[in-house]
Amino acid sequence: MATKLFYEKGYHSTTLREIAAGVNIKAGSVYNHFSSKQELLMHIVWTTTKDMLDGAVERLEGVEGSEERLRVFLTWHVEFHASRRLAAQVADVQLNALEKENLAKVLVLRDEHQAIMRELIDAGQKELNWSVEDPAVLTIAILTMCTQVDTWYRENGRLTPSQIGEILVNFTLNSLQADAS
Amino acid sequence: MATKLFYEKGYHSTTLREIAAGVNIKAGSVYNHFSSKQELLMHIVWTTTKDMLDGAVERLEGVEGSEERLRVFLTWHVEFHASRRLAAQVADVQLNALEKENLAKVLVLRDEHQAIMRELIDAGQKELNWSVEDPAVLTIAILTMCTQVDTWYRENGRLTPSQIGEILVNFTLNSLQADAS
Amino acid sequence: MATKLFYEKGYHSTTLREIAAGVNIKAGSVYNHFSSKQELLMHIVWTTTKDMLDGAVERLEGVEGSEERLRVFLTWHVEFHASRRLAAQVADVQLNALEKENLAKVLVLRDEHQAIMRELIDAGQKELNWSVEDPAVLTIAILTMCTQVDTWYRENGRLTPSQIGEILVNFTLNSLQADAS
Amino acid sequence: MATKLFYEKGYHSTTLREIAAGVNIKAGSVYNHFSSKQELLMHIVWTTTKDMLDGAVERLEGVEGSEERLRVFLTWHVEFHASRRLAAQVADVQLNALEKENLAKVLVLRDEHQAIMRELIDAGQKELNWSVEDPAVLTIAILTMCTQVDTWYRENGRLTPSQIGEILVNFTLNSLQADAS
DNA sequence: GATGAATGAGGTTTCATTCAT
DNA sequence: TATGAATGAAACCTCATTCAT
Repeated sequence: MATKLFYEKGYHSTTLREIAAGVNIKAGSVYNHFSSKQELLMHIVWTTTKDMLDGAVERLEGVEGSEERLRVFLTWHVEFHASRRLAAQVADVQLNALEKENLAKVLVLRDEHQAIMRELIDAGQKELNWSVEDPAVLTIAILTMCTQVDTWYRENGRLTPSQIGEILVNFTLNSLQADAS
Repeated sequence: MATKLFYEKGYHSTTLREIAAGVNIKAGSVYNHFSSKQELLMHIVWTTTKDMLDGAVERLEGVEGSEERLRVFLTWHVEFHASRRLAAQVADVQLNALEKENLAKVLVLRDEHQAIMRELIDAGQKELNWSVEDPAVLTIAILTMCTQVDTWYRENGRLTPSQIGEILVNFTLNSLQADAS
Repeated sequence: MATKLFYEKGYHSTTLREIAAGVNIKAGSVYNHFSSKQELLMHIVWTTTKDMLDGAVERLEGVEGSEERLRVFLTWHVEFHASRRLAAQVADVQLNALEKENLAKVLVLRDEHQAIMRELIDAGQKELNWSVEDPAVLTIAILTMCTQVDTWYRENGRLTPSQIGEILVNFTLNSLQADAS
Repeated sequence: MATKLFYEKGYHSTTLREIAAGVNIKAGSVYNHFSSKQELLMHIVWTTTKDMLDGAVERLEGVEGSEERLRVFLTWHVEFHASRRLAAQVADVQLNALEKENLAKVLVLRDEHQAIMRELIDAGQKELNWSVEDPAVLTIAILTMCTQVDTWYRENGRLTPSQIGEILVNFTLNSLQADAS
């Protein structure tokens, strides 16, 4: 509920009263469960980011081959951001509403995640001679492209998360595997 | 100044006193220039979005050939979001702080802009047999990838806006021109 | 525990949760022992004030002679405020946190106590020709001087309560017995 | 007005709304003049304590002779606490409502003041052979006796501040000058 | 006797906005 | 144009108290 409200109105525009009303209690009662509005946000951002990271790591386990590994990684990324788009977007956009210390903790997770993507790119370049003009830029570009799915995906839309994932992965691999000759 | 503050802290967390202090006047005096904080935001979002759209249209004028047209369009898009990243990000992220009517007006511009991108994709597919698995998805995916540059570009970074533009355009065209056989 | 907290932070700044935590229960459980925070304060103030008064009366029983009676009375007063300084100060300073009716009850005790002191002064003046410029003023002045010991006495200080008592009693009697000629 | 309320109800029981109502403005408007309730308290405590100290120093200037110097010092002390009893009591009793840093600053002034009193006692003992059983104890005892006048003095009472001052000074000197033989 | 969760009242503070000067 | 003071609405949060378990 807080997730939905933070998504719809942003952290600062969402009031404790609204959050409380959403679960049929009064504002003060929220404090029996969370010690502050900030902690509530942190809880959402943290668990979401952690799930995203853990899910990626888990899915990569035992997978061999640069192409398959990137495919698995990005597919998960897209599906995650589509199927949990509310929380995912909160974890993305409301980052700047986190207090400094909380932000720092979350950024550690995000850096870790991005590092994995970078390794996948580097590995493909080395192993399969992928066409990678600038690994740093492409790492973040591809990642944000997939992340942004949480921005425009709609539950009752034409495509499923998994279909969207496939489209984006194919688009990406098409480019990476392009003949650089 | 307001742009910088909205970028750093978000609309709702930025106070008129801060904005005023940034230009060495007092809060009340802001009202000699803008009739409300909301109007200030709208001014930023509107002019930024309009510049982005107008710039794209202008640069496409007289340009022929699907590849070159897409190249021109995306290059502008990236360069714009890099070199004006503060305003661009405000125009993007603070959209949800706009009041309904203001939001509607801005969305018209954004839709118009996105429609151009869609036409470029469709044209290339028809004219050059681009590999476009799903034009709707790729339209928005490529666009957001380029837009998100305003998220990670840094003025004193390794690459110039124009270099980044080239990398992303090449990445995109590599994929679109991939042999679908 | 409540006494210590009221002493350290004052009645209004002490929360029931803190009081409860001090005796390893939760806030709600306090109500199994006291019916309200106010009653808790009243209990402390009342018993402390009563002990002070009763102690004085008790020690005066059977004592003869104005000088000895004043000596006994003040000695007790100082020792009481030194050795029970926390409670004594709460009973003094937190008076204004008592609800009207409770306050009234306590003031009865305090008036009674002060009346005894006044009688001792008057008796000495009549009997021993003490130098008493203004009995009302000296009554309260001497009393507050001794009461304030609860303000600065420290358990591990240089002097014992009884030593301090003697110093103050001597100081007082020195003045009262001064030659007024 | 704040002084009166802090005096009557204590810092924590006085609300901003009450303070504001006392000067016919709304609660929020108070913040145009003070940045917090705490600052308001600090202002009162600080200026009051400073006035007390400065007044003492000023009145001692050029005065010769231990007896006269003590007389001048204590007279000022009593008159100050009688005539400004509200503020004086706030500066005394509400000390524990000050935040740590503010408290520390005020204690510096108070220590300075007490040091002067101590010097006066020591000087009289040395110069005039005053009967001082324990200078440390008597310093604080006499001082608190005079300070506590702010507790019981009433504007429309029987005696003026100056009359009370004389009574207490005489009482004190009577004792100090008592024949120790 | 103890507890966790709920509540309602209220507190301090923030802030966009107004307006007389 | 600029300002300082005022305001009203609302925000987050605290807390004594209640009560079902």
